[in-house]
Amino acid sequence: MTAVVACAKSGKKGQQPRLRADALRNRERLIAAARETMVEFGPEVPLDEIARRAGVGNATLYRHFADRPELIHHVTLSVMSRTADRAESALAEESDAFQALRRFVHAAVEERIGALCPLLSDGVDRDHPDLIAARERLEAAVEAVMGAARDSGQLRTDIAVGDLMVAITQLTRPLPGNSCTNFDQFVHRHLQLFLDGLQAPARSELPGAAATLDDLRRRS
Amino acid sequence: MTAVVACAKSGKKGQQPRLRADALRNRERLIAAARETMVEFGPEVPLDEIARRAGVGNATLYRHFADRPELIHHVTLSVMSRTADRAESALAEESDAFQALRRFVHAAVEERIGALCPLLSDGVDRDHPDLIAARERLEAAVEAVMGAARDSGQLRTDIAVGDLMVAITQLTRPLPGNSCTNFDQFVHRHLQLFLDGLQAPARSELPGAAATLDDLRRRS
Amino acid sequence: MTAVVACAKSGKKGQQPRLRADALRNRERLIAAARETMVEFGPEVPLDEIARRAGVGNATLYRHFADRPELIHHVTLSVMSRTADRAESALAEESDAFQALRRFVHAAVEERIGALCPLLSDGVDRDHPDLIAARERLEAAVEAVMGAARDSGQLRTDIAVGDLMVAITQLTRPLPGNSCTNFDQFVHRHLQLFLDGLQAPARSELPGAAATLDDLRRRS
Amino acid sequence: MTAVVACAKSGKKGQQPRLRADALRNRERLIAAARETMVEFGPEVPLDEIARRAGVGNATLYRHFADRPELIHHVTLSVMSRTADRAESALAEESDAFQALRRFVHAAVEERIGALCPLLSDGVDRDHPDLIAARERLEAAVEAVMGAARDSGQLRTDIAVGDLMVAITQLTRPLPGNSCTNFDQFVHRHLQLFLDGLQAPARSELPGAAATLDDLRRRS
DNA sequence: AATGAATGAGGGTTCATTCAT
DNA sequence: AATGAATGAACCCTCATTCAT
Repeated sequence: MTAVVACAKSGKKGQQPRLRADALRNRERLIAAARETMVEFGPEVPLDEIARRAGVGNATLYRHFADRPELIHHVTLSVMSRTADRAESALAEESDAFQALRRFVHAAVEERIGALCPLLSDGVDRDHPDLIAARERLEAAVEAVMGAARDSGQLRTDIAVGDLMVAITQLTRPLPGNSCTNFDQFVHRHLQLFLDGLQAPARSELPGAAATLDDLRRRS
Repeated sequence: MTAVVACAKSGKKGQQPRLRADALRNRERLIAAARETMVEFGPEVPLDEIARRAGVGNATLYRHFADRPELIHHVTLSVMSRTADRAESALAEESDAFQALRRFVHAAVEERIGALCPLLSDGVDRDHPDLIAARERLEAAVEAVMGAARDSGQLRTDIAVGDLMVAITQLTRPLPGNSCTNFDQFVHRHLQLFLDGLQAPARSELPGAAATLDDLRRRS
Repeated sequence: MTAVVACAKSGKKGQQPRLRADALRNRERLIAAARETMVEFGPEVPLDEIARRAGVGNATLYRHFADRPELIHHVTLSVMSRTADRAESALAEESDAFQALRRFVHAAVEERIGALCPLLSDGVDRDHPDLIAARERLEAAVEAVMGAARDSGQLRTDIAVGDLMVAITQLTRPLPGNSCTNFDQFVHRHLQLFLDGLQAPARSELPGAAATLDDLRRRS
Repeated sequence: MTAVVACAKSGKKGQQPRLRADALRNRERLIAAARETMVEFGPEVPLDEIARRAGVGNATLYRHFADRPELIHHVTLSVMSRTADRAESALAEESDAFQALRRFVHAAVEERIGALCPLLSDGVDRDHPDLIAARERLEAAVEAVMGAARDSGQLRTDIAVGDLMVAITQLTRPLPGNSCTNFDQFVHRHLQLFLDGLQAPARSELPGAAATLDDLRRRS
């Protein structure tokens, strides 16, 4: 009763060392499971638990990602990409420029961008080409949102993308442990307060200098 | 036989088991080392490393604190107490009420209040009498600062102590790993932006409800 | 160690998680090594030593048995099962009923039934279904031997299975430490003396009440 | 190095350092506490617990006994001495010789002679002069009881003191763990059965050879 | 390619023993 | 002499990673 299933894929031409369909599915499941479990249990969650959530054996995880940093690398790419999507759609779909910024900031919570912070700071290779590309795309998307708000005169002019991203990353970071049931309620309050601080006119003079995402790579 | 039991010391209030001088010194070294290493490496830092930093053997740590939660408990008390000190001196020494608030918020960074966040959420006993007392003292001190600013018409009226404390805790949380050399530079920018958002008049309506520190115990 | 999928295997009764051949071999080696080392060094023998004896890494032991109680549980099952075997073959192969009892008692030494005593009394779950089943099988097998001897008029009538099992367990318990080279020589003498005390007619009146194995679970 | 038994009476002249009265009291408290806690929790009980029970600091224990084996040595002497007392009074106070043996055997339970077994087998120096003396006294006392029973024709002739002592030691050994609430009830049943096996005429031929206490030292 | 199993290194904790008061 | 405190070694157990099926 062992019907031949996947082998019948003749006709597929792979100009690259293409992943088999099931392997690709596993890979994406693993990244999704890693994002969720790291948000839920912290970045130190056992890799076996991630594999279990993804419904694959632990060795399969290692076939796809050599070690934890590499897995984190790909989770980071995933989160950055989805966050850039949010920025783009916020800009496209909101008529008011500052309202687009508000929408983006609150939407970033759902993408668990707060999980990025633990992820970025470990032993990750911050100069990896894919990461640079993802960072540039994210920066461009967020800069577009901020630029529109700035151009409309509603956003103070002494801040840059890095300032915004670090702040919302910090404000949305999950608490260690897992007890944060109603925590999101606070998060949105704090984001709102922070957004109020971003509005023009500036109510105080900021210390330090405006930061881009690229600055974060080197500085923090 | 000159056996005079130590607790029979007269005059002094001896409700404590009377630590020997060197033991007390070790105890305080351990708490300080724990605060610093947890800020630097996260709350999962090996206890052996904390003991090493404190310059004592690992078992000495266990003599003073039965396990990690108990150590965290005492670090939390220490941070809360020192932070309350900061609030009190800010209020006492600044003539302008909102300026006192600004000073307190920026000073809290030095007390590593960001370390409180990981500490509060773990398996700590949030109802411990000492913790309740520390919380009440901290809340009173911060409320005094905020109340003065509110009374002077400079602080928006829709926020409470819990909102402030959680936000600055999150904004000042250290990055995992240890690479955060220039990170403080950003922290003070973000706190400044957040403070600008706190100023009256309120620029937007906040979601959720104002929170006290006691709410945090139950909610988050 | 609960496989979810493997049960779908057809034909064979697959209530077990389907261990791989080498894993099953390791598991049995571990139980054997545990029985021997616990007999030799007592029930507190380091688990690392057991793993070493079994020729596997320490973590392999933990893969199979979550902790010491679980390992002890399985050692107990093993000893009980093998002891029941002894009772059954003694009854089947000896023509004289009391001689069957003698043979069983002396044979139990070789099965290290003395190891059962330390094992039964610790933090083991005495109500585990497997243990109940093993206890019932052992009780039935020993009761068959005793019943035959009783029916033949050679065994005193005021004792039950629990009395016999506890006594031989105690008499055959290994000495702590490891010096018991010639100890078995004494053991067989004492068992013989005890068996003489079991013969009918009873030479004295016994205190207390006859005990089944189930009584031991609750009483001792 | 050891102070001889505490009964350093006047005849012995002070070749020993002459313990102060309170030190002597501590020493005896420690031995008593050790006997009790080892019976209750097994011979591996933490020395700190013994010191706590004795109401002294842990270092005081070490002042009196260099290490665990030395403490065990003295506990053993104590138990042997008290057991010899029991043999002597049984012989003196019972008119029937075999009844004196029964009384001694059941009385030995109260002296926790079963705790001797773990104690004897560890790293104890079995050739220590004090231990030899205690052994000889115990052997003489028990041999007197057995001899009387033998002479009266009620005790089988193929057993010696070692056989009896080992058997009752084993039969009365406490179970590891501490759950043995009603265990004594069984102990007396088994001792009674064993005593029945000791009665003349012998009902079977014993394997091995009769053992003295001195044999145990070398053989087991 | 996928997986269950194996493993060594490392952290948490206890405890026998030594040290300083 | 007595004691509270300190300590390192050893044990239990987990987990990232590798191996064999």
